[in-house]
Amino acid sequence: MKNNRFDNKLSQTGVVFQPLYTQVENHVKQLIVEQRWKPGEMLPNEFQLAEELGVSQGTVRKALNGLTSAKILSRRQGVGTFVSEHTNQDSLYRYYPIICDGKAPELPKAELLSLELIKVPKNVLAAFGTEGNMKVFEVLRRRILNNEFCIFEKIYLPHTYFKALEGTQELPHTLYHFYQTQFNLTVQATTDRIKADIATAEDARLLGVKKGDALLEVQRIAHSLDGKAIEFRISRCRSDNYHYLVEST
Amino acid sequence: MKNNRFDNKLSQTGVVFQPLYTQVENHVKQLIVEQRWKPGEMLPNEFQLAEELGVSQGTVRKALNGLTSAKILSRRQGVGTFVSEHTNQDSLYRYYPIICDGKAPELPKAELLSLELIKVPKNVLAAFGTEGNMKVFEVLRRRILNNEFCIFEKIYLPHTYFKALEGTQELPHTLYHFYQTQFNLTVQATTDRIKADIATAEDARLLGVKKGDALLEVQRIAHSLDGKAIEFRISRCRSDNYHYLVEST
DNA sequence: GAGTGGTCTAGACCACCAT
DNA sequence: TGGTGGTCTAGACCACTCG
Repeated sequence: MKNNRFDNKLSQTGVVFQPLYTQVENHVKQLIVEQRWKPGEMLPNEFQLAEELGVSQGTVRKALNGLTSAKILSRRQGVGTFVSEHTNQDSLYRYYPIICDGKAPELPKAELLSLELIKVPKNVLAAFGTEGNMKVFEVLRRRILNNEFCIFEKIYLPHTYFKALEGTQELPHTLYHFYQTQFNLTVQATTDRIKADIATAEDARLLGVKKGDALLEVQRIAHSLDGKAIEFRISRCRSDNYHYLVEST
Repeated sequence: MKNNRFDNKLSQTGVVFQPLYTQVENHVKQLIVEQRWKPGEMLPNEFQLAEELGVSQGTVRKALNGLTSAKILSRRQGVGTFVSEHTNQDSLYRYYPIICDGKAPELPKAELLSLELIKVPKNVLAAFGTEGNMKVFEVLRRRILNNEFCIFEKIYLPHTYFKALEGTQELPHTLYHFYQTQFNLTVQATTDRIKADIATAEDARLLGVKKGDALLEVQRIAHSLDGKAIEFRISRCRSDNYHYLVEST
């Protein structure tokens, strides 16, 4: 008995060959997107999933381990397999690369400056890679580390995915967990483009630096579990006592 | 028959438990460090390795796949398992994050400005995390993309690991491949600390920018296969048409 | 066709956690 | 003590590459 359950669907679409465990990975990922299990919830064990999907336990194991490497699931021996949440220590720091020089990583607090629904600016539209006249929420925030303002960020969220934001007056400090719990949008990949720039008068006013100082500008596009670009963000970061950390292995 | 070959060694050192495949991974990695197989060379197949190490083929497979994820090996179906080289397309770009805005990634050329053996500067010593009076080679280079100078870099290499550099007048453009083939030092991990800074008179002269322009400064520590810090490098990068790209998944 | 890695399965046993 | 994931093994078969 080979590729018994998933092959039919896929062969209809003209896909030449996908290993069973890849099909199981995609299937489980899709079930998570559809919220069969919410973040933090436990999946059935390997044998139950294997039976449900008509494959062997070893194949399920390989698929679940793949999703674990991708940080979509987390597994604990003796306990079970869980949908990852953007709350535990690991996840929280996964997308926070700005660090105070010589200190341990720390999560910044955020001060909300404004939140409004606007017609998408041209540079933001380009980031989302779409055309036309979408509406986006523009969120302006200042981030605080060490009791000083270190980052000024402009965040753009497509109205389509974030309708319920309308009228909101306050936001939590950690937005990615907020997206996940309130909008069923789990940030799964980011692309950061980092440049250096000179502080403008606005930067100087908001961050307490001098006009003409050097700042880091980080442009980030964040993608959700199902691959949609759900957030574009421009961060202007003080660089006097802070740096952006990249560890490659 | 369980953990038959490696457990003895390890239990003597007081290590409580390591899976067989982890032991095999470390063993194979060590053999690569010792140059039993050089970069680009093919390993014996799974069954031969399994027999040599006294474990099953499945365990060898899991170990080799682990080293493949770590990019220490590369496997090609129908061909064999090879020690990774810093020459193929993937490897070359693995540690080159500076990209011209709106263009496809491209490898820069390098112009050697100077190479001398010096007493280690204080800031460099700190990067290597050692104490005392080590000697290091200081290499100054300008990197070229799009027919313009875009990066000025200072590279520091401990004399201990790079003795044969003495008297050298020329260096290849791609240093990591050079380290690998000439010194048996494979770069396996890097830590980049990115800051913004203002161009000095020296920067302006070397990069053709104006004094006071914003530059990216990247401080990198590179580690070899066996974990030694083998290179410290400070890159000052034009940011007008270039950016540092980080993709996180 | 011969040889390699890749997939899939099945089963025994171990390590860890909760109760 | 029962249930979970983790390890290890063995074997059949598939997909790919190359001479």
